[in-house]
Amino acid sequence: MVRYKKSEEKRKLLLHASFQALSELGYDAVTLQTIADYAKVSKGVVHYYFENKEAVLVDLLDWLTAKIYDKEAAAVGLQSTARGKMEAYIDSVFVSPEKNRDFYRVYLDFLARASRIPAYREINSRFYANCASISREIMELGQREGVYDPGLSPADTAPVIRSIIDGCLIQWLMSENDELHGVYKGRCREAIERLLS
Amino acid sequence: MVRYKKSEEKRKLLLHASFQALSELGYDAVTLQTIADYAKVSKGVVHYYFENKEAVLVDLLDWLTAKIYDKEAAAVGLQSTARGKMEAYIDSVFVSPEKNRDFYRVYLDFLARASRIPAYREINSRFYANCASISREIMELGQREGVYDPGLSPADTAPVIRSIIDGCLIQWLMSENDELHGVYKGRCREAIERLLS
Amino acid sequence: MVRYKKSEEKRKLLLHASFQALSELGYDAVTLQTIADYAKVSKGVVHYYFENKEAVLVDLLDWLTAKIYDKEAAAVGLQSTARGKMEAYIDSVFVSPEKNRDFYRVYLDFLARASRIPAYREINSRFYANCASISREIMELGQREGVYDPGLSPADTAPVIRSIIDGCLIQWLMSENDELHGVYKGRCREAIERLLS
Amino acid sequence: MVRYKKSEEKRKLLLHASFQALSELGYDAVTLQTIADYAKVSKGVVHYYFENKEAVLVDLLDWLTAKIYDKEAAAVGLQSTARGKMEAYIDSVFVSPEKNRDFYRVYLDFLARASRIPAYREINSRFYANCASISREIMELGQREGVYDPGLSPADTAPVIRSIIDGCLIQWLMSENDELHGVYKGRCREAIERLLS
DNA sequence: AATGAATGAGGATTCATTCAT
DNA sequence: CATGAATGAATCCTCATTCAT
Repeated sequence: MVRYKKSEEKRKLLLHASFQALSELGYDAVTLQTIADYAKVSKGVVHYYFENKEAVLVDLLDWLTAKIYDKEAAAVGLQSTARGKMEAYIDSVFVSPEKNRDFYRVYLDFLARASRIPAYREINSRFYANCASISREIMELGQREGVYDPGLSPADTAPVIRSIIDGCLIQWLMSENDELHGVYKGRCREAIERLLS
Repeated sequence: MVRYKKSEEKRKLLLHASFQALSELGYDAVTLQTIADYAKVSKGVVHYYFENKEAVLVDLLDWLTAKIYDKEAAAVGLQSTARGKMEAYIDSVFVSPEKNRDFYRVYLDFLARASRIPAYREINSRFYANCASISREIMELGQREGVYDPGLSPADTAPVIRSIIDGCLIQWLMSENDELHGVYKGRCREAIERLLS
Repeated sequence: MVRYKKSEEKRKLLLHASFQALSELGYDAVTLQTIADYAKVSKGVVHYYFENKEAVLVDLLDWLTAKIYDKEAAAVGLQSTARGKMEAYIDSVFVSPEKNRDFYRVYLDFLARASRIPAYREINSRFYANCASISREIMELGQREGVYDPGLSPADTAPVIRSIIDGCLIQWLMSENDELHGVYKGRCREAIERLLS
Repeated sequence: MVRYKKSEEKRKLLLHASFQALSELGYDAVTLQTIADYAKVSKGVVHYYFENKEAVLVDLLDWLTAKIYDKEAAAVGLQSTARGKMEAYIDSVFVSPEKNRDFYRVYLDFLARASRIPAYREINSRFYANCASISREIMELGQREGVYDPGLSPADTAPVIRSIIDGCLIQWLMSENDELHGVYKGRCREAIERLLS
């Protein structure tokens, strides 16, 4: 039991180090040595905990998207109205320039490979589905509340909400301008609001 | 050292081969040998026409985004009403599953690296600016025509339109489902229509 | 990135292999593969112990000139009179046709590049300074003993002694004639003797 | 006839360009393209006038050493006394920091390879023999004049004179200090004078 | 458990040489 | 005569992976 826990802890440590390495150096530049360095362990350890490099990355993407989803779901859960939930959702997505940059840099790296690496694609599909379920529930609530257009199909509209979010954050990321973070957040919120009303 | 005015034709040929290679195999898997193979020339030729691998890729992104923008601008130019132009814009973006897959796979590969490779970022910024100018002009026309909400700021809204397009097409690409192409196109058009009206 | 304290022994082994390879094949023909082959290790090992090819060569020159100087200094130290020391110095320089050929072939290769590669030049300067200090001390002793011309400036004359040695050994090397080794040694000794007396 | 002359002229042009390229960039860095660039001709031309790269370099060494020898012999020929001739010889060797640097850089590059490339070695042997004949004749004259030690064997001593010259100039070259040029010249002259007297 | 030494496949790049025009 | 496009061998270097300790 203790051993398993210790193991799990170290895996988390390695995943965290991988995330840091990836966000700082980029997917292409990260080697197993880099990850070992960031984790302050020897190169052998990485292979001890993971089958190979791809396994590290697959686990990282899994862990990362799950963490993001959990945060979003938790934030939304704290609110009771549709608009409050949507506000909380967007707030939890647009956390801060630093965190968004770190995550989206890494996420884009995975996304770019997802069309060729099934494992990535599958994890991302789960992430998309999770994100869509958040939006869908908010929409359904909003329709019951009468604040959102009842003619919209939640199942069809929910994915678009994530598209807008991702599209805006990618565009912001490319701007390399922290001050535009708030601007893009506002544009995103506005667009979603107009879409749903 | 580019010493002579190398045949533009051959450069185009090599860029086209690079595009094919990238869209089929992905950025990571493409070597100069691959590109040479796709172009049916020897490895040395690529180095004869381009300083190095990065130069090939930079030129490819440049060529690619310029081509896409030109097509979009041309399509929009054929219409006279705002709604007609927007329709044409979206039609020219959502051309076909095959072409969108080819382009977005490659484009995502560049986008993922753009936050670390200034040359990519710069080219993409130009592309974003060009796309935004298309949307902005359509919006301004639509506002004059009275079909779009006059309270919207074209400068602020135009980038969001591209965000929605990119967000939707990335999401569609991840679905690996050609039949959803039309669905995403419809969702995208709808979202943009609701945003502007 | 030298990451760990790599075994000094293995480094020495690789340097020795490099020296053998260089003296047999010449600077131009030596590749990292060659060095690995001579050391009977895989190609990667060389890169594991040295940053890059230049680092191997720089270290080799350093190691080589230091070794030569140590031998010369040790030989001179065993004698007590100026003439005895000078004799020992020349003997330790003109060891044998084989060893002189091996060393001077390699040394000339470095010398030829030293005017363009600062690292080589610096190491050679140190070597020159060390050699000059040997001659200078012998001269000063000889002047005190009254066997060398007291009117000569040791600081000015010491470098010339090494010039004569190097000049003679290079000329001998070009003769490709082992039997002339003794002849050149005699000429060199004679010239130095006449210079100092 | 005219064609031959034109041919010879172009060869000289190419050799001169090669010398410039070698002295500026070093043997290792000079490619046929470099030579073509320095000669302001196309790469193909070099192959038109020379069998291959080595042929260019062999011819260059030949041309270069012959030119140097001719200059030295001519300078010596203008003087009538042994000491005057020796002075003229040394003056013509130690021309100027710039010219000595240019020549010795290139010459050392060839010397370093001469122990492995027979063609270079052979040319250098001829050069050595020529230089030795100059010294020998001066010595013989000096012995007849009674200014040089009659006990010395000109055949044995002449090579040492070149050794001292080369040794001093190589050492000076390594110093990278133009102001030491005169110092080394003085040391060299002094050493030769003491050797012969 | 952990280390880090060793391997070797793979890729970017350089350049002498060939050859069609 | 001259050009420069094309070739492909050769080399340095990186890095995932293996394995003895």
